[in-house]
Amino acid sequence: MTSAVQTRCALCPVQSTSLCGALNEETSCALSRIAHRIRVPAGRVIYGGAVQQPRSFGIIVSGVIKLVITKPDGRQQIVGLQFPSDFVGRPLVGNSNLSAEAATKLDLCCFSGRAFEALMREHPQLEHALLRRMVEDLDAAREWAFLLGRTTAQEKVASLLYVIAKQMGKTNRNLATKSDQGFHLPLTRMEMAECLSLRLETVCRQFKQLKDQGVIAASGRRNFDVLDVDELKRRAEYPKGASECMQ
Amino acid sequence: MTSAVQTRCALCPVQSTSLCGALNEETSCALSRIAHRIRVPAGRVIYGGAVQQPRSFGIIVSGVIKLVITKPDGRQQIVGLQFPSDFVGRPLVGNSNLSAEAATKLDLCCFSGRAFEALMREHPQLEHALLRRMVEDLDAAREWAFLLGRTTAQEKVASLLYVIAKQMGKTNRNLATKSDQGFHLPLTRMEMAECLSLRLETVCRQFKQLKDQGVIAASGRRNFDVLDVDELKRRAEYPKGASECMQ
DNA sequence: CGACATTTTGAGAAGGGTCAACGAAAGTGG
DNA sequence: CCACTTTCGTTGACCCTTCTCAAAATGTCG
Repeated sequence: MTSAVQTRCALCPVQSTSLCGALNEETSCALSRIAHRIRVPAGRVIYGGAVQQPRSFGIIVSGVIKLVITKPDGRQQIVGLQFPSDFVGRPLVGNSNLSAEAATKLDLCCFSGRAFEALMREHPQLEHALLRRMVEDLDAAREWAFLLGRTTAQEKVASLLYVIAKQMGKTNRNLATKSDQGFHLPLTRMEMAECLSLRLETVCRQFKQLKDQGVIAASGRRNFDVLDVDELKRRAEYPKGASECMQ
Repeated sequence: MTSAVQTRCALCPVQSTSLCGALNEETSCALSRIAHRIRVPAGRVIYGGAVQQPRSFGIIVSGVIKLVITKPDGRQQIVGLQFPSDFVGRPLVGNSNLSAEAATKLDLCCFSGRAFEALMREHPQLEHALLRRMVEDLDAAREWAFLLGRTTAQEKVASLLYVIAKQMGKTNRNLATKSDQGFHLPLTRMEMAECLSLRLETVCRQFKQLKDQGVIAASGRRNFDVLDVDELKRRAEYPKGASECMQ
């Protein structure tokens, strides 16, 4: 009975932290039976956009997805990033102007929409786990709104780098034990700007400032290293020298 | 069997559009048995904040709730509004720095957390309906992020008024058949500013501009009327004269 | 009616946007 | 492997929207 899980999922790096990890043997076994791994090149649209692919769902095994809202007049805003172990897809509801795009090349653990939805009906536990994820995503989306609304450019860039470092650190090695090899930025400057509702020139300037002040180091275009985690976190959370506001 | 629904919920103005409306007789009946109506004065914190009340859930029957994120340094951002028929509460997950406050006095249809969660386990359909709501809320939260990130002050104020007019129109009369009595603003200028990530002076100026240009009319501090729905909608969606950007 | 919070209006400052030019990688084809 | 093209990133100068601070006006509620 557990053979499917053992053979196909035992090696999966995100098994324990993803949706599957919250399921009992039987349900996760059933899920593993309808799962198949796919690789997706960077830039590919996963869902949304013009094309109405047949609905399907997935879990990120490796790579980063950006969630972007596009309006008819062309304005875009990235309203979230998804990292390994995150659930991908919008179950139960129709299309919106949200789309998901591969920011990097991806490994996805995929489920056909039909099979997955059938499985949800059979296994309320799956739906339960999904509900929990969606509520967590909801919190994350609102934090993102806060970031867009109430922070300075400096804080925005610091926050984004902090989030990325934390997430990439999770999959590579522990951020606390300062990785000395640095992180690969999954986003271009332009994409960072679209995340933070800034212009890419502004992202550049803030990035440079963090570099000049010794908080981060950068090598090449898309690599950075966190020299002072605490300082980065501080800048992510409190604009300027607002330390006196704390109690 | 249906008596509980008939006696207690038949008169409920939001029955059909709320969570209950998505349930079958049996489940909605069971839900109605654990429901109780409460009135909440404006300003009351529904959940979150310092106090850790026992968890409970609810459905808004009348009134408006604001969802606000508060950071340790005192910065606040309203990240969503909830209107009649919306589900209130964060099932399954622990506390975050999100809190819900009554923007106006409320009528809530309340469920104790324990009873509601027990009911969810017994009736997967309830969990299913809730999942759908949460995914919709997730979309709404991301649209809110877009609003904060990619719009001008003018567009922000217009969007907020448009949303409010649509929602209040729903409960009063149809917005399409221009209400001539106007809408009651559930928010102060300050709260509008907190919604839109603007200063209240900026909200004022944009409000005045919409008034001067004949899009809306205002009488008293907290009443407004939509004179030109289409123009308001246009301003909510496209900043300045960006009409040529459309195709 | 009067005290008070809320709203409105004004003038000046500033953070980030805009435009433009330059530099540095990364891909491409010979 | 090198010249070429193209994309991406960096830097500078200037400008505009929105913020900030201040004061006056208007509703609102006891």
